[in-house]
Amino acid sequence: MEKILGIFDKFPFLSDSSKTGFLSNLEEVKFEKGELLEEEGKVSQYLYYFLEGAARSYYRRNNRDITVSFTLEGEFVTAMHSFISRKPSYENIETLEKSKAYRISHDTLLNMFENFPETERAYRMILEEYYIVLEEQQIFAKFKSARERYLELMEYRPKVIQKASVGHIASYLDMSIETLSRIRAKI
Amino acid sequence: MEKILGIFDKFPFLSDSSKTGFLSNLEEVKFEKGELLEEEGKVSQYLYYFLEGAARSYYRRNNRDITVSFTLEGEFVTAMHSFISRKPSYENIETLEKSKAYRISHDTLLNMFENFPETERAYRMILEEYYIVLEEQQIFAKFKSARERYLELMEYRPKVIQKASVGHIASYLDMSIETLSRIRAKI
DNA sequence: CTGATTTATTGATTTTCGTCAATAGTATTT
DNA sequence: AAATACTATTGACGAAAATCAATAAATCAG
Repeated sequence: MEKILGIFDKFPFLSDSSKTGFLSNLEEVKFEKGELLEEEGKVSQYLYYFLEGAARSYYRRNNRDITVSFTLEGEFVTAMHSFISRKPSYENIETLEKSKAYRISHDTLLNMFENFPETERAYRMILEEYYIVLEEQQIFAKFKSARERYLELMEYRPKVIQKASVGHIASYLDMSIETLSRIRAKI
Repeated sequence: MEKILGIFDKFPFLSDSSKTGFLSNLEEVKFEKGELLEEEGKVSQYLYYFLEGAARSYYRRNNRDITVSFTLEGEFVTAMHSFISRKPSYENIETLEKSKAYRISHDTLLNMFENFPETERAYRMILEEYYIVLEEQQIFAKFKSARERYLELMEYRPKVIQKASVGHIASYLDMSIETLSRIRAKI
């Protein structure tokens, strides 16, 4: 069974037939820097698995971009809210650099659930992880000062700091660009 | 099939045998006001469905209680982070009043998934709803002033305001008790 | 019912961080 | 390489809400 990609690492219970079935339904896609994978107003069609590159998810409010997450290699991403609810997304997902990913459409995923019930479990686990990340983020943000939030990001996801702009990081950490700039000045 | 309880309302795809199997694995439990259903430091064992009463989920930080959610009749609740990860919970769940609930243990739930694969889908949907609520909460919190957050709670979940104390509501809305008190003074 | 303890209100002060504004630095285009 | 347009830094100021502190009201225990 495929080894090159870590995509099944977290789903050891999947049978070979499920894996094969799953892989045959994946589509490999490449993106240049700044391309939109998912767009607000449209129902999110795909679940992505990043092989190379990076992306950010963001939405717009008061003419401003609010970054809600960054996706790096080896991670799944979609506009989960829309992907789940089948309602129009308020999120955009754009690549921060040239990227390569696998993707599977929502329809295909539902078919997979019918043909290979184990895959529903794998999806459930992706959802669980998504949930946990969101919950940790929420708690993490609640008690930390702007400075502490930045230091934690540096500690746990330094690659994000390398790949994203000050503006993206600031909105992700829920502070103004100026505040972030001042924090960086006196690390 | 049972009609009294709305527990299956959102899962119309469940077969009668799944429903019967599920119901036979539910345990009915009653609580007085202030009882702990789940406790920090312990792995969350149960998923609850509230028939009557209300509860709040909270964790402790800096000697303070931070309320993360309220559960009313007809809603599911657990310390989801722990229930998912099987790691010790940092959340507590306590009843706000005399309550009645169904509950199912994590082990039983996993067995159900084996015997009635459809139930895994129902669980997935509970998880999805949990996720969506959390995400909406996060965005909701980000752009609203203290006053607006309170007004929205009044609009969408007025029962919470009736049943919870000012302290609980304030921490849930991420503001000080004093601020909430002042907001209430001049509605 | 009464005293004690917890919960809520109101006022004064402080702090953190956002906004506005000017400047500097980096990229991108021609 | 010069011109233009983003992106980042730094300073001055102000606003929202936190903290500290003192009462007041409500709840609970005996």
